[in-house]
Amino acid sequence: MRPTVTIKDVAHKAGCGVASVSRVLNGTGPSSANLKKRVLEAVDELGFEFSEVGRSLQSNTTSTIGCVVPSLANPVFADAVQGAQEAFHAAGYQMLLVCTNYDTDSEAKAIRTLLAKQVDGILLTVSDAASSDGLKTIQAREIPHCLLFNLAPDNENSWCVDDHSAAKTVAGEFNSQGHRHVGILALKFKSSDRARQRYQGFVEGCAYHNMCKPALLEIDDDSENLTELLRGFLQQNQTLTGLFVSNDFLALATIRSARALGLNVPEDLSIVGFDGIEVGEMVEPSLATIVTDPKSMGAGAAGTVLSIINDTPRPVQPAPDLSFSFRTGGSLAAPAAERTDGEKAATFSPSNNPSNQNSKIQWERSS
Amino acid sequence: MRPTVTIKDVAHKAGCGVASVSRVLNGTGPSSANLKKRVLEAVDELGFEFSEVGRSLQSNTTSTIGCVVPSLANPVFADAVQGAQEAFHAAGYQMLLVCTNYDTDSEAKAIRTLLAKQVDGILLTVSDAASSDGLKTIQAREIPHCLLFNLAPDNENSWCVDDHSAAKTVAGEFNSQGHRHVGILALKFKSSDRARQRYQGFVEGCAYHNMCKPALLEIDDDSENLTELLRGFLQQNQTLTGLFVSNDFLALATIRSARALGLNVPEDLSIVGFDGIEVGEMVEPSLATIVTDPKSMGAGAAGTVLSIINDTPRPVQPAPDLSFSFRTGGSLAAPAAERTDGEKAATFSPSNNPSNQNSKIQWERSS
DNA sequence: TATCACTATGGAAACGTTTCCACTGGGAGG
DNA sequence: CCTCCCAGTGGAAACGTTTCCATAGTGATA
Repeated sequence: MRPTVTIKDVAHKAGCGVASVSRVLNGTGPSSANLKKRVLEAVDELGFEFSEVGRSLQSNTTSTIGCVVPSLANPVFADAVQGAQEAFHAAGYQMLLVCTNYDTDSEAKAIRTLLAKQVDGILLTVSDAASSDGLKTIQAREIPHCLLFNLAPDNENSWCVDDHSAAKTVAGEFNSQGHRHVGILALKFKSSDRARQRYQGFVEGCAYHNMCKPALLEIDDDSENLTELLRGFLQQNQTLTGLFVSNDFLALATIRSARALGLNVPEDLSIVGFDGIEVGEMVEPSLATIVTDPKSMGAGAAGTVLSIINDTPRPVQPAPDLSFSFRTGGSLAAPAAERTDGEKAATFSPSNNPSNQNSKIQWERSS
Repeated sequence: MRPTVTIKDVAHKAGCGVASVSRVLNGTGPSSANLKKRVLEAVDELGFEFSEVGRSLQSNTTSTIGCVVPSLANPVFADAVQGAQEAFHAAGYQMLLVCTNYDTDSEAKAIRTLLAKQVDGILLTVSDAASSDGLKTIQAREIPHCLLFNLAPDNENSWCVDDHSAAKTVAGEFNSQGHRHVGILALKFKSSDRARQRYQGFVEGCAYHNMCKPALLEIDDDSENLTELLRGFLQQNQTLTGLFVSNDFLALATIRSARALGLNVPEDLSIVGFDGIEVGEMVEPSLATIVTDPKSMGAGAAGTVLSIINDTPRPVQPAPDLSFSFRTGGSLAAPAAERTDGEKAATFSPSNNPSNQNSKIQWERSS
C-alpha cells in the first residue's frame, strides 16, 4: 500500500550493506566517517524512517502500552489517562487506549486484543479486580502491568485512592456537622468495585460515629430518571439529612434533582461528593467532596508499569491516607433544626408512605 | 522476552506445515476436516494467538489508528475521543492516543511517531490547520486521515462545528436580550484556530446586529489569575453587559470570577459559553451556551477515516448550521436597566481608568 | 616478517506471519 | 488407460529490522 522507503533502499543508495545502515543510524558498532556521511545523505534524500513494525518483530518489543479504562466521560478517568499518556510518552512509549463502558466482556476482549498486539505493558481499571478474567490473563502471561483505581487483590501492583478511608472520612464530616441519619448514592457495585469500597467505608464510618446505618441507593450508570429515584428514596428515608454521592458528577446531578424536588441544599439535604472535579468549586453552593488527584495517579501507575518493564525501582505511591483529602463546601452544613427531629420531613414527601423501617433494622456496630 | 507460542509451534504440534495452520485459522484456502481438527486442538492446547506484529509486517497494515488531540482535560475532546474510539473499535481497529497540550512541536513529533508505527490512519485536532507541519506530512504521504474540530484548509476531510456561524448566533442572542456592548473571552488564537473562528464569527454577528464591536480578552490555556484579568478587562470596558466565553469550562470559571468581583450573573454581566457540557445545566444559574455533540463528531470523523481506508462512501456530516444549537440558560438575560446607560458601570471599577476607547475605534460593518 | 588486535564492513539468519508455487493423489472424463 | 483438474498440503520467499559471524584491511608488537 505505502511505497515507503526501507533500509534496503538506503543501503543501495549509500552503496553499502543494510547492516551498516542499521549500525550507523542506531549508533551501534563502528563505522567510518565516510560511510556515516553517505548513509546520512541517503537517509536525508530518501526521507527514510525506520519502520517500527520491522523493529518490533526483531526485538519482540513494541514500545506500546495498553490502557484500559471504563470511560472518558468521567473526568477522573480522562485526567488519569492524560497523566498516564504523558508519562508513557516521556519514556518513549505510545499508548493504545480502550474504553470498556464498564462492561466486563469488553474488558476481557480488549485485553486479549492488546496482548495480540504485543503491548509491552498494560495499565488498567477494571470493574472488579477480584474477578476480572482479563486481569487473570495478564497475570498468567506475566505482562508488566499496574491497576489504576482498583484495589489490588493479591500482591498486585496498583495505584488507587483509599476509597474505604475516604468514605469513612466523609462519615466523620457528616457527623461533626450534626447529621445522624445519612444515605449513600452509588453506582451499581457490580460495575464498580470502587463504589463498593466507598459504601463499606461509609457504613463503617457511620458506625464508628454512632450514626444510623446509611441507607443505600444503587443506580445504573445510565439512569435517566435520577429525580424520580431520589424522590422514592427520600420518601422511604424521611429522617435523612445528608447524602454521600459516590462521584462528583453524580453529586452535581443529585443537587439538581434535589432542587427539582423543592429541597434546599444544604438546608434540607446536605450533599458530599467524591473525586474533587474542578467544576465542583465553580458551582453555588460549592460541592463538599473528597478531592483526589487522578492525573498524578495515572502518571504514577504509568511509572510503575515502566519500572517493571525496565526493572528499575518502583515509584513510591503516596500513603493511603494521603491519597485524598476532604474539601469543605457549601453543599455540606448542619441540618436545619426542624429536620433533625423529622418534623418537616414529610414536606417533601406528599405520599404517605412511612416505610423507613429500612433505616434501623439489621444494624450492627462494627467498631 | 515473552516465550509466546508461534504458528510454528502449532504446526509442529499438529504435525503439519505452517502454511496449513495459517490457512485453517484464517479460513483461507482448502483444508481437510482431519487437519482442521488437529490444528484446532493444537491451538487450544498451546493457547496460541496470532502475533499482530508478524501479521503487520507481512500485510503492511496494523489495524491501528492514530488519534491526536490537544488534551483530555476538556470534556469536549474526551467525549470526541471516546466516540472515535468506539467507532474504531467496532471496525476492528485499535486507537493510539496522543495529547499535545496545544503545542505545535508536540503535534509534529507525535505525527511522525505515529507514521513510524505505520498506523493505518490518523484522526487529529491541530492548533492551526493552515500551518500544521504534521498535517502536511500526512498529506504528503497520503495517509488516510480526517481533521476533527478544525476547519479544513483545502479539500481536506474534516468534521467540525461551524464555529463561525455558532458565534454569530450567540451575537444574535445577546442582541435579542438587548445587549449592545459585549465582549469575548477566548484562548490565544495561536493555540487554537477554533478560538479565532469564534471570534471572527462573533464580531461579524455583532456587526450584523448593529452592536458595538466586541472587546477581546485573549488568555492562555493555563492562566491562573482569571479574576484579575477579568477585573482589568471590565475596567477597560465599562459599558460591557455581556461576555461570550469560548468554552463552557472557561465560562463557568468566568462566572465564578465575576462573582468574586462582586458582580451578579446575569444582572450585571451575562455569560454565554460554548460546547454544551453537561454540568452547564447543573449549575445555578444554568449556563446559556452553544451545544455541540462532540461524541458524534468524534465517531463521524472516525467513520470518515475508516471509509477512506476501505474506500467506501463517506459518512455524511450534518449540515454546518445543524452542527450546533443554542441552549438558553439563566446566565443570559436582559441587562439591568441601569447598566445599559453605563451609570452603574463604575461600581465594579474602583480604578478611574476610563480607557474604553478600545470599544469604538476601528469599527466597521461587515454585512 | 609473522602474528595479533582491532576497525570497518557485508552476508545471512532470525523474528512471525501470509502467500505463491510446486507437488501429490484421486476422481472424472475421454 | 491416459489426461486433466482439483483438493490438500508443505516448502520457501517476502515483509523490515537487528545482530551474529566472517572477512578484509591496517597498524602495532614481537
